[in-house]
Amino acid sequence: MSDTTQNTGDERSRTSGRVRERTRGETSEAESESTSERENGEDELICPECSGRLVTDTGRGETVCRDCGLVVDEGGIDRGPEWRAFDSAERDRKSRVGAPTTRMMHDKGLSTTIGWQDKDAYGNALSSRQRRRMGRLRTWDERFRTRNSKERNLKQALGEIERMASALGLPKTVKETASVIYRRALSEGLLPGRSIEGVATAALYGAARQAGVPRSLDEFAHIARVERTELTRTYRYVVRQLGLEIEPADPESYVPRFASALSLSEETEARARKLLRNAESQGLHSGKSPVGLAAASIYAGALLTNEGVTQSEVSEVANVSEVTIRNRYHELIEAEGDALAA
DNA sequence: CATTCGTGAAGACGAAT
DNA sequence: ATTCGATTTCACGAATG
Repeated sequence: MSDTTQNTGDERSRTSGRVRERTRGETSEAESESTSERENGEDELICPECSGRLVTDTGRGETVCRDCGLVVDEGGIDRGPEWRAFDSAERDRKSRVGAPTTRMMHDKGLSTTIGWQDKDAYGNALSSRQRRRMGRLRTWDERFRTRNSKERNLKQALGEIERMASALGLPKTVKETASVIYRRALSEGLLPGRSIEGVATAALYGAARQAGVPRSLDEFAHIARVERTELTRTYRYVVRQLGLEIEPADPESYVPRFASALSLSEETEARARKLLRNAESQGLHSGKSPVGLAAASIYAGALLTNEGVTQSEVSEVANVSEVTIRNRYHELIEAEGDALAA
């Protein structure tokens, strides 16, 4: 999959204050458990605190220790557009579709380009037959690129996806998945009767969840140009029609973000994860909001390590009510007690 | 005094009819 | 499209430290 965002030199270097150290000698344990990792092995770093493996989470732009949860480097992402004026930007957007990637071209350089000169790759003039042939190709190329309503539709949607992904700090892979989903929705004729923005938002929301870097509906509702209700309605519809298999969001994937936001210790974070795993093993997760569960685990974890965090603080960063935190938190503690008894 | 806890009414959502 | 069940939220007052 050719990726155009690389064209621009891919932002600027991200190696500000980062600990960069390859671990080549000790492949033994890295190999054994890295099956769950993403495609290529990428750079593996070592945690300065506990010597555990660091995982670079491009979703949140953090480099986090897998074992102790230490956030080594954060904020290394998203030099994307800051112009996310979504209120009155109807007209604006049109002219800035290609935004941060290659704004020179309306299609971000994704399509083929046929040169206007009647020369071949070596600069030699073309024969007349070739010239006529090229002329026909150009005509069709032009038609395909600009006269095709679906293509225009897609252009707008991809611009929208790009914009939101930047605002939410979502990685390229998610953007790509989102555009694949959108294309499928388009080709299956799901668009009529629905707004482009709505479907684009739904596609991105689904892609983020599929990739395991979920953003809550609240976060989407803030930056999206569609109402929350339309987003959920469209999302459900798209998921159903395309038969997408998306698992419920894993509460654990919210934990590092919340812990960082509250500047809690790695230990607290580790405890929170543990509580969640245990609760899950007892089937406590079913039907509950993952965000609420994550928030409660953070609160409970902080309590166990005597770090001062109030329910209202947690509820603030997690956008979950205190009541929900209370309820989940009791359940978590109870589940933990049962686990110890057994 | 701030925080936590428990409660009932009310809204929102998904599933089923 | 409506109804039903479960969950979450809001608002309040009480208890706790």
